[in-house]
Amino acid sequence: MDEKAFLESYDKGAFETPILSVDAVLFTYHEQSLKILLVKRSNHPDQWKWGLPGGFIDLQRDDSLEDTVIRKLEEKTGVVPPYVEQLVTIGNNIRDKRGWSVTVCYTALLAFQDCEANISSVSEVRWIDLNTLDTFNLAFDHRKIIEIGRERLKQKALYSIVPAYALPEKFTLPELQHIHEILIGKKLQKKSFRRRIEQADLLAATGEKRSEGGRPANLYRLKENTGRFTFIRNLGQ
Amino acid sequence: MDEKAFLESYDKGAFETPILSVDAVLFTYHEQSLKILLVKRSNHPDQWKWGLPGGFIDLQRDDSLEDTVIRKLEEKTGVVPPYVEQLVTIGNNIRDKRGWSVTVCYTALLAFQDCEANISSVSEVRWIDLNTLDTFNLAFDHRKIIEIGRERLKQKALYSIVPAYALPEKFTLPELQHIHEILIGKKLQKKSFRRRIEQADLLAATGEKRSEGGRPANLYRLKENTGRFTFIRNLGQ
DNA sequence: CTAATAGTGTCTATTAGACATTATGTG
DNA sequence: CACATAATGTCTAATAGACACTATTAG
Repeated sequence: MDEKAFLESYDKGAFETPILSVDAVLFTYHEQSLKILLVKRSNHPDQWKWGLPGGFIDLQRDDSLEDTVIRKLEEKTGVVPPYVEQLVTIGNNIRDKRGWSVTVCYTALLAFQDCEANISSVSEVRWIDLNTLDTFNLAFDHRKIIEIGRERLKQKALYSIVPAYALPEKFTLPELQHIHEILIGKKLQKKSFRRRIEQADLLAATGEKRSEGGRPANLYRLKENTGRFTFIRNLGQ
Repeated sequence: MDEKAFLESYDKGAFETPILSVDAVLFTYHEQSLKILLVKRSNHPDQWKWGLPGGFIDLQRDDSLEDTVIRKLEEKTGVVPPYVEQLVTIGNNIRDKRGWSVTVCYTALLAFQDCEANISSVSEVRWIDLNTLDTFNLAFDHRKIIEIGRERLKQKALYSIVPAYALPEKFTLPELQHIHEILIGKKLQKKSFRRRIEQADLLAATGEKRSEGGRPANLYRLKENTGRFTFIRNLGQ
């Protein structure tokens, strides 16, 4: 049989295959703390529990897994997050009561302000402070996935300024340092933090300032490709 | 409807879902160069092309994705590699002629000697020198996946000694440095390379030596958890 | 002025790079 | 012994840590 005949006779339904979904851990920074987006599940299984935004691939509409995760996040937030990265894929026969199940998980970052209106209008979609996550009943293995996402973002904070994508377009260095400190779990040296960012030329000053009760801080914007830059030495260790 | 009724009536076949497979980029080091394991495909699509070892999840036998990848690698090599790590998941509607397809990819490392007998007895499974990979006609997007795996292993070489898992149980520091040099693509300072390994206490001397025409080199063995250790500063940059 | 926060100067500590030197095996 | 490769000593360079100091706003 040649390939053409093979493809014509191929029946995708003939083999038993796991349930396959795509989920995202969407982080933001607001009021001095890290938050993630959770959705109250309206369907079985784990109905009424909180879970990660995500769902099934739409074979007609999605050309790739990235299309799926972006479509799902846009459905919940109204916008496309500026940073999306694949996190991990978890697949086993115990995570979902329906049977063998695989989830391709992404981390994403978004400024709180960029979707504030959309989120607050819908009761089943909420930003949850990571400090209060213990009190929530989470669906499936989503608590574990959130933990993996947080650990990944912590690593990024050590050798990049990727966490800046959780801030609005214009932000101050004290803000950026603070989100890094939350992720890393310890105070950082202001001088060290700034020195490496300046030397790597990752930010552009907007010329504007913002006042918080003391000397006003300069506002910066990310330069192109900042998300791909990595320092060769970690901070805070 | 309660969850029990939902689960009883749930029909996994009711939704169209992508083809889902698991693949591995298995690296080794032999005769001064990096090699990966490739398998000649005996079935459509891309019949007779070389591809990564892998295949479908067996819902009855495999409890998790890791079970699948280990089962597939053991089928081809006769052994379970000492290092297996998830690499990336690629899913889109163009990579496989059969339609929407997702592959969960792993990198793995194995000593050449640990499966020499098994491999050489089977003509459709071969170690391919990465320098000669250009001359092979590879199935699907496997060339791209190999490139991602190699890039990941290069990064590991910069801040860990994970590449040591591609060497036999007992190995010399010049050997280990050389595999790092191949991965990173440049010569490293012997002193720098050794200093950090010694300070992190990652290796145990066996007390044995191996001669290569000059002063014999000490043989070492990996200590526990060496695969998880990361230096806070990269080498070779 | 004071309080508060932003931002800089500068010294020290750590660790990688460079490269010379010494060590230990073989024939 | 000469040769080859392994292993170490030591100085320099780069960069993070510590922390004091200066700057700029509000009131």
